[in-house]
Amino acid sequence: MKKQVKHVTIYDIAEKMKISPATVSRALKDHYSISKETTKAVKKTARNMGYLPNTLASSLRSNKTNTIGVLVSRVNRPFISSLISGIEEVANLEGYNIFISQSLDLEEKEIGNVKAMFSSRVDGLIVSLAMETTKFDHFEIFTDRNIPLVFVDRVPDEIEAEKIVIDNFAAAFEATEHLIEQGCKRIAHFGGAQHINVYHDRKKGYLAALQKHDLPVDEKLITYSNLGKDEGFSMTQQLLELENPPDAIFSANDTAAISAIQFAREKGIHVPNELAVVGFNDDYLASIISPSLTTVAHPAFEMGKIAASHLLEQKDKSDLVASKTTVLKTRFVIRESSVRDHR
Amino acid sequence: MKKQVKHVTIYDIAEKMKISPATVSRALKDHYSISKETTKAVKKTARNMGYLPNTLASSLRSNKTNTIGVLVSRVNRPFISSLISGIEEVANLEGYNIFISQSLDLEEKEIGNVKAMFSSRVDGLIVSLAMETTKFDHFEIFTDRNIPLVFVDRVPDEIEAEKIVIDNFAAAFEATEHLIEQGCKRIAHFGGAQHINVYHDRKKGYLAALQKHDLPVDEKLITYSNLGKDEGFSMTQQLLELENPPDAIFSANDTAAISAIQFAREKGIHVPNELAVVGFNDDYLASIISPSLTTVAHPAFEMGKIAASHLLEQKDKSDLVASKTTVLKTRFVIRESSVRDHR
DNA sequence: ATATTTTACGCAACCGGTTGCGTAATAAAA
DNA sequence: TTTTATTACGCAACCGGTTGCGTAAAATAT
Repeated sequence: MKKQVKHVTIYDIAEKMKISPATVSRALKDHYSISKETTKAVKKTARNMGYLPNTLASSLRSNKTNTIGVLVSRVNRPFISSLISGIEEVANLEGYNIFISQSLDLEEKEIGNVKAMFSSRVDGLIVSLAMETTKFDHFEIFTDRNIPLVFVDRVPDEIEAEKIVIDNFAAAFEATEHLIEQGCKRIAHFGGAQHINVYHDRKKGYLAALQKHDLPVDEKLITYSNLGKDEGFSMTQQLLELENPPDAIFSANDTAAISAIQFAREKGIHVPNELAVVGFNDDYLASIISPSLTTVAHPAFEMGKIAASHLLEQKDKSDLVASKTTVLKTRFVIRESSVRDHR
Repeated sequence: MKKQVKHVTIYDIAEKMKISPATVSRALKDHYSISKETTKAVKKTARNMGYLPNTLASSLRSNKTNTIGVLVSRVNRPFISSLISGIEEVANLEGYNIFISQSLDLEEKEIGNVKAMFSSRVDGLIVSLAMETTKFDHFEIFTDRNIPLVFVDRVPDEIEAEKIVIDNFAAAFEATEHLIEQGCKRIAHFGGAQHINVYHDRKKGYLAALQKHDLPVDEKLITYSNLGKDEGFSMTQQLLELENPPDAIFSANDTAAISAIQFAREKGIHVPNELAVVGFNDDYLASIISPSLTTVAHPAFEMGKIAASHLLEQKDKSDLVASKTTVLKTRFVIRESSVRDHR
């Protein structure tokens, strides 16, 4: 039978040393009013007894958990996992842990998760909105109490809070213009849910580029979906079956763009000469696939780092309502999928 | 100036309703000893007042956090993020949240994280070991107290605890044998850190297959690294510069295998005819790259689900020391990178 | 009508740290 | 030597729920 070890508390230490728990608590925190000898002795005893602090008790009293909540759609997406990695790096450096939940792009789950985060008394929350989300009052729990709240990438216009985004309009404009410069005349667009800022802006950028170059907008060339792998296939198929099919696709993400390339490859349609493709995100895949994918490099990792550091800064100037929007630079990466042979 | 909302507690509810906090607490939990009318009234008042429970207080008293700790090397790796996704799915279904930290493959960080997890009083811990880890006594915090502990994938032999793994030996054996059947005579191996069970077993399987088919083992064809993208390139280069280069590579992960394919492509070396390649994991990339990568499909998501559900099961039969090892099936996926033309 | 059981709730201790305030002991100043 | 300042620590309340135990009131049994 295994020995059952009990939790060691500061009371146990205090009893053994014949001092008060208050002194133990202060000594462990290097409080100035405790002599160096006592402090040293306490720490030594604590170590010997295998003491480990109970974060719950500490957090309950001090109302501080040293935890940052992170609320994303799903963790196993390249963009999200890089984002999280960036958050974790900064958080950890500052002595914070992160608490993750997934909304699975469902508004209801997002609402529940926000409440759970609050109940766990996270010191701040970083959110990338669920696809489904159209209302935002569930975030008032945080804003009403001035608990730091930072939105990243998929951000709401409706809330006054700190936001970290990229210039989706400009990036989409550049991407589309690039296709036009390659000689493409009928450029399709794979769009995401239009109530989400990122997808809305990308479509706007796409439209603006067409307009600038006097290309007609054909609504039949614009499709909407949640841009998954399967959707990429079916949208491509649907477009190529049109009596007047597109000669290029600007996809609002890489996943769907890559499906398009794969579909074309299977059908023997040449990319980029018959169908040029540009994606968005620069997932690791983009450089691997053949032909490699022209795309917009999205600084996911950096975005995470900035979100975390801005969030931690907010805690200092707590009375000020932070509602700054930080726009990060994207990088347009031209690869094989969009550069046509000049025949 | 924004209104500063205070936290509503059960005391606030009790005061407003002129009842005791104990009754409020019980009513909110549907305790049998509280009348239905009171329960209903309390819940209604709680809702109106915007009450949200303080998990810290509850957890402190009840010694239960409804949180599962997850300790991995890094979240932004395909295998890991799928694993986490699986864990999250089961955990969430059972009303648990997950608390994630990264060891970044450093033993020291892993030790710190284990302590932090304990201090946070997670109800259980799921661990995939850091590359660096060679000692394991930091896990005694959990085992000594019979707190559920489950290791996944990279597991220690030295600890008696529940483990979820795949049969790395068999999978590697099958992969290597497949290469032999394709007519490969000089098969190289990209190995990981050999004190980690998964990499050790994969190498063993590789060696066993060679031996079965009376192929000589050439130590020069076996390289060790942490199997990153860059390492994949340099190892491939190094191997191909040998006076007697290999005609195949069995890599212990996909990342390095894909680098090998890319390197070969750049150098004009035909895959698979001049160099056959087999990877391990079946990352999403594997099916995308051209030539597509033959690999071992690793059930990461399912592994996460099983780890979480086994962990939650442990909590019931708490006196029993669970030390079962569950071996999941892998699936050998044959694609283009290993199937030679029969010339 | 009296005794017994059931129902519905309150009291107060508890979980394990944290912290404002008070004070004895020692040191420095007058 | 007396007064004041400093040092080092203890007391006890507190954070916000949870829970064992006790009990008045209502319901049921005798």
